[in-house]
Amino acid sequence: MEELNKVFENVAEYFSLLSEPTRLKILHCLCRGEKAVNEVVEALGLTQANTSRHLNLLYRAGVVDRRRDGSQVFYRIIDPNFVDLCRTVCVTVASRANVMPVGSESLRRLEQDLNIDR
Amino acid sequence: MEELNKVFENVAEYFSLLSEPTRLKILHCLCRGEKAVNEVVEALGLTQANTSRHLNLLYRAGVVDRRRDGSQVFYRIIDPNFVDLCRTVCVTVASRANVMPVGSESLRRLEQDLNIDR
DNA sequence: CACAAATATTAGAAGTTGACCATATACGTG
DNA sequence: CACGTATATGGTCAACTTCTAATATTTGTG
Repeated sequence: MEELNKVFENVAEYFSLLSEPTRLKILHCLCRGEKAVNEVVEALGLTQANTSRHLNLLYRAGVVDRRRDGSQVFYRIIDPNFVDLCRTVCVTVASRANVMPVGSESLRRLEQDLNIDR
Repeated sequence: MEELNKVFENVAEYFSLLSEPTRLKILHCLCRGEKAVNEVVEALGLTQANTSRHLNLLYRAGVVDRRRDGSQVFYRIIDPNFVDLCRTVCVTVASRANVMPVGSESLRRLEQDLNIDR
């Protein structure tokens, strides 16, 4: 029973990584390939401090990896389950009213980003 | 762009439902079938107020449904994606150190609860 | 209607989190 | 080493979340 509690804590911790719109935007921004921090900042209009914080959080959690090239740091998604998670939740969200309905442009593009076949 | 922002907010909102250990315990408790509030309370050792609040939250989010039978209210999972999400995250968690390693009893039982084949 | 059991709701305290601003660190160039 | 660019971090505040205790609501029974 004690063991299961720890499991739930870890699973909850993982889900909480994906429970922030800003982090989801950042991850979506990284879907097409690795990007430097400043590229993410410019693409999304976030502050540099915020972006760095979120990327660090995702890095420590093992969702993304990073490599330094000169003065820049490039991040990329390495969590093999991230795509599956997003696809599953997108289906859930899509099946509900108004937001990202099935067949909408936003859903289509998101699926494309996530390399969803068909 | 505005549309995508709303999408991320909704997806984040969905993930945040699963980012609480207590809610995960409750959902795990409901995996085997519907249960009344007091049954969940007794099974998990939670307070009645807390359990009711979490169940209401999950109900309003469409993760569980409920039916009244006399003075009791029975809840059951209806979100078809919940199992997939948990399985995916369990794989993620399982692939990391120490907690719920592949082949462990806790993972085995969790998979069984989630009707994972093989 | 009085009362008990089951569930829902409310208000307040404690803890957590994200954004912002300022600053620190790391790297490249001269 | 001085300076500019890129990135990371520390402090603070507001917003949000969870828990608990108390109370309200609903239902069943006499």
